[in-house]
Amino acid sequence: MTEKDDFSPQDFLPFLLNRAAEECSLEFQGEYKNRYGMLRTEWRVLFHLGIHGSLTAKEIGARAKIHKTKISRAVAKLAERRFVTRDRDENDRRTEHLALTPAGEMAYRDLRSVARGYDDKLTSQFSTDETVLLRRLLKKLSGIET
Amino acid sequence: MTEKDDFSPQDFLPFLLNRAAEECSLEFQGEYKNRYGMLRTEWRVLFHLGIHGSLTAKEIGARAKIHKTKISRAVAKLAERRFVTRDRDENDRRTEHLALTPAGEMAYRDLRSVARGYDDKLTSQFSTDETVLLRRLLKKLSGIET
DNA sequence: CGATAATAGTTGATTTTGTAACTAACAAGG
DNA sequence: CCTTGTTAGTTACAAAATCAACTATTATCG
Repeated sequence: MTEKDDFSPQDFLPFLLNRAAEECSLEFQGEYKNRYGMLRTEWRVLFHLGIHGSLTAKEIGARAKIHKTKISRAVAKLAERRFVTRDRDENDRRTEHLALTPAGEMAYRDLRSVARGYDDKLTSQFSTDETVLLRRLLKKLSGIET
Repeated sequence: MTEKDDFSPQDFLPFLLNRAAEECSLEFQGEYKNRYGMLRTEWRVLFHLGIHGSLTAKEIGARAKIHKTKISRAVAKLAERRFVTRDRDENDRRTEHLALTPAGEMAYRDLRSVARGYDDKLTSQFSTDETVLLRRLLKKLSGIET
């Protein structure tokens, strides 16, 4: 039995997170969709490779919390479009090291600058302190210490 | 050419939001899935009806930012399982007033108490001020003024 | 060594979603 | 009333996500 009754689903954190994520992602989705015909997962993979350089599919999945089948299919498409290269590891030939091609790098840089502008637009409605705190709390919620 | 380069892509808000939302939703998803075989949208519809009493499909969509086709299908399933009733409005027979049945009310109460516990667990890693601010910022991002 | 388990990644079948076209009911202007 | 337009909600079909089973490779341990 729960005593207090001041809990509203409007305040339920997973709900608020999903709604905000959906709202913020949908608008930006047009950028990579219209410019490069990419799906969200493909953009996310590109994004992570742009940030970290070479990564394996597993590492991307861990960082971004994306399921491996989604990554597998996204990587297949990105490789087909010559945005990423796949290099088998010589010591463990199950894993592949993914990296951006020059074309992938260009797409990444292009989209990153758009992302920066969009991020600025989103955070402009908050104070600097609020923005810093928001990012910190979101990182904590996703259980990743950057 | 971009001048300043102090934008860390790993701070990109849509990315942080998606990752946190995914992390926080997956664990809770088991509750409504295992207990009631519900999909996420069905659970959200149930919750909004639990809080606000009678609502139309359109109203739920506006509050939760869920597309009308998803709501239509969720309501169909909830009605089939006798969790909600659908009453045609006499003045405008296009719209239906949805409400919980006693069974729906029970499921709602049950899940709400679990949700509250999960929410407590999530927010326990923050101070009260941080939690309040987090919810406020997330609401603002999703474009809904409480 | 050799059997068994574990891991990286892929593929196929099923489920869920998204887009667009649709029905049915109402509204407004002529 | 009667055309045209709008709104609430549904449905058909295509796109994508999910889950489970699969291949290929490496690790473990008797």
